[in-house]
Amino acid sequence: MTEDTTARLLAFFKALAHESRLKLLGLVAQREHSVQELAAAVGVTEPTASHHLAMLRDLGLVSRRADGNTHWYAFVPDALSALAKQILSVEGVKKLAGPARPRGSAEAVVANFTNPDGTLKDIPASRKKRYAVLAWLVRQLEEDRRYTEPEINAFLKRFHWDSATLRREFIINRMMAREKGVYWRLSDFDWLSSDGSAQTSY
Amino acid sequence: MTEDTTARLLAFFKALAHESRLKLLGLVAQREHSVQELAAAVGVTEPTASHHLAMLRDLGLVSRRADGNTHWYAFVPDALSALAKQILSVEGVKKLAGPARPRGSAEAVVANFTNPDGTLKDIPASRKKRYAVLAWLVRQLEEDRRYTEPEINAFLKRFHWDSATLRREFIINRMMAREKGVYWRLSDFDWLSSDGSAQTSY
DNA sequence: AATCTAGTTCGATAATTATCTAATTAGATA
DNA sequence: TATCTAATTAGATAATTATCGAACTAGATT
Repeated sequence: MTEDTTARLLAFFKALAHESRLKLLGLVAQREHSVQELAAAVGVTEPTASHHLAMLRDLGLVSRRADGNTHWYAFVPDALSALAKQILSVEGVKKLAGPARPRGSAEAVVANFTNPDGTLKDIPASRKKRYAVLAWLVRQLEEDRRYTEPEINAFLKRFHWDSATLRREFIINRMMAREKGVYWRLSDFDWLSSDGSAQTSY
Repeated sequence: MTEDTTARLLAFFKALAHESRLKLLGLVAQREHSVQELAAAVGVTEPTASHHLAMLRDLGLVSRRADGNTHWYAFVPDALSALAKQILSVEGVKKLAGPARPRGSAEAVVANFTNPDGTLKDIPASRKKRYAVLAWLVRQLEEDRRYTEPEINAFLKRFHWDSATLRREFIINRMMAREKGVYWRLSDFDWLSSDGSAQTSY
């Protein structure tokens, strides 16, 4: 339900983000119209109007009724008003950020150990929590790139003064590899399995 | 104000018709965020996030506050709620069809003489009203195309049984020209001046 | 049955929009 | 002053979306 909300809302906004479709909606809100009428009024060909109307219909914004081989389209207010109600509430808007973080997941741990500006409050003492924070950190490095040790340090200092510890932890946890002073990030597959909660990055 | 409404609404829907921007809005609705945070959270580069944020800011959906050279973005509910209120009312949606018809204009005349299905109730007796209806009709013909007399008749029969009268009126009013049984539409410029109300076609 | 009409679906092209890297600006810090 | 950092702007390319003509479907008309 939570994730579906954003996707559905996005579909609505995409449907409405086009001048022709807004006009079509306005026209059918006044009275029923045939495809020919609508195409002429909006200034597009019939196939194009048909295409837009199909889109609006998929979302339940308009209805269609056939009489002979003329199709009459009409406005259905319900879907739009549901949308209006969601964006009217701040709580509704907050949901747009994405799926709410499941309790106890790696992301919740990271949230607890980071300041609003994205820096680390502490390096977690518990192995599991430290692992989650390290995973979050290492994901901010590029995958197929080689880093010098000063580069890694500079990167880590943006999060915490003790870059040496963090750098060492990366190696211990097989999140990064080192050879002749050059570091690179290892693929998630190499280490994700050892932690319980698989998670997608975004 | 009337025409501006649709354009503004369209701009809002376009702004919201993108997954990254919806997420950005959701994030800033939770608390202030810097561009770096937002870019990381949404999974785009900083310039891209900046670009999206500028778009949202142009529409008054978010605000920006500088602290040092960090920019903090926050959600501004007003614009969204105004939008929600408009699409919540059917009257608000009707306006999307385009500029409201000014009273006494040619379009109001046409509305009075047409049935819901687009056919003509009558051919207006008064010269001015007849003129308005004819103009509406002739605009539904293609501009740079030649029609045979049967084609014109077929077209007119979709609106009224008396195609012969309508066809003759087109010629009288210099809306169409005829030569050797071939008809074609004349440019608006050739005849619009004789009527009072200039109007854009759409 | 053959034809006509309104609408839809398909496939290719055109137009728009998003995205990145590179360059630039402005504030903070050494 | 020189350098660093966060953000923005510019310019080029990639991805998405709109649009049309052509082909097709189904209902109505001859």
